[in-house]
Amino acid sequence: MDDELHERIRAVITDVPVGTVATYGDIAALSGAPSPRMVGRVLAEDGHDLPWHRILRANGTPAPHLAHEQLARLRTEGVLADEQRVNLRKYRWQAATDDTGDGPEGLF
DNA sequence: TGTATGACCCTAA
DNA sequence: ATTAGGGCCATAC
Repeated sequence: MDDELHERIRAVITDVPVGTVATYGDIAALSGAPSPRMVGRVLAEDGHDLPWHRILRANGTPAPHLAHEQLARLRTEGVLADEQRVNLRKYRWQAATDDTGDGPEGLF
């Protein structure tokens, strides 16, 4: 039964903090889903009570039909986005990353 | 049993 | 930036 998986995916999505976003791939990995497609399916079927607006695609763009709604909701939560894309660099939810932040990364 | 579809992801041209 | 192709997993017909 993938009911357990179904619930686990929901749980991970619920765990995403306000003001942050996550990708389908991340949710899949954290929840142990075999594929990101499952995450999408769960959201489509039973994501009505979940913060689905915090879930974006790997490149930072939301799903085509919900794009407008998502960006609007995210903006309400404090996540500023371009007309099309969200800065994952800044808003991506990094679950318990051990990154001390002292790395010489030149990203900005 | 096989094909088609979907709130996906990655690589290449 | 955009299109195309392959891989991915579960459902529906």
